[in-house]
Amino acid sequence: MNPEHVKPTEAELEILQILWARGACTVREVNEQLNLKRETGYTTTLKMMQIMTEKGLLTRDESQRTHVYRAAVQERDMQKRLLDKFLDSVFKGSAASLVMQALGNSQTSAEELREIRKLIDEMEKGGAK
Amino acid sequence: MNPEHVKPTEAELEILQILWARGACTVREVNEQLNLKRETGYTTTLKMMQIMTEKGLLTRDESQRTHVYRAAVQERDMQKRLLDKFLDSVFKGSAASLVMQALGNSQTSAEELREIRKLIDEMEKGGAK
DNA sequence: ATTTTTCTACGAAAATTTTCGTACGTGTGC
DNA sequence: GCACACGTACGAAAATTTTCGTAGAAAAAT
Repeated sequence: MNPEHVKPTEAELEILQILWARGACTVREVNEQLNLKRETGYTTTLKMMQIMTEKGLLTRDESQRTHVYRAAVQERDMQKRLLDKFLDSVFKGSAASLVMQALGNSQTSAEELREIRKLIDEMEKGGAK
Repeated sequence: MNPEHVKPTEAELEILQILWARGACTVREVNEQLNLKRETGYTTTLKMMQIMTEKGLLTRDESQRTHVYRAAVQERDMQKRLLDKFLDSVFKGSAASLVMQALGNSQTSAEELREIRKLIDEMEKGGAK
């Protein structure tokens, strides 16, 4: 299945996060990471990862008895896809409004603020209308 | 039920959006709005709104035969709550990274960019560390 | 070599979310 | 009055997501 338009469920997203952070993993590694947050049976994790592989969200190397899994989608791409959806469904598509709230809520470091400002400078120069 | 920590499902969020945009509504009005996007049976919408009322997401005025519903949570509050969750699960809590992507993807007007810059100015003055 | 552990496969139960059929009461027009 | 449109209530089917038990093969330990 083409993963480009598959929306991961919440449980699937947690697994993707682990794989993005750690690279290739076995089911056992992923399961252990999941268990840091909450109790999850081994076969539950296994089944999830098998389903995700069918959906095209993961790939796996079966050359060894213990299969090794990888995310089949880039973190950035998935973030963009989910952000678009979130923006639509929660902020009616208004990025500015989302950005204002995100900045307002969180304590963002001065360093990060500078970077964001730089991006805005470039966008204004580049020519938003 | 206390609505403060209830996470709406996707279908519930769509209904909240309609009520936030239009204020008090009957089931029929909401159903008509939903049908602009996709076919939805009347009793389906009714049931959803009844469930949401039980959860505390909506309130209703039953003084007339045709009940009138309102959102029981403020749009802002819900946005904040969902944004926090989204930030955590998709951007590992990094607001800056979310903001950069949100700005990068969308075409935001010069007007909006100015507002965001103003907010950043205030935050820097206010003293982010 | 036998037991124990570790792994995958798979079906199905459990939990959650969404949809809808049916019943039944009330108002409206004829 | 009677028929018909329109409303709520409610249970349960359908669809989706998550969890897990069991079986059986392969590796490791004893």
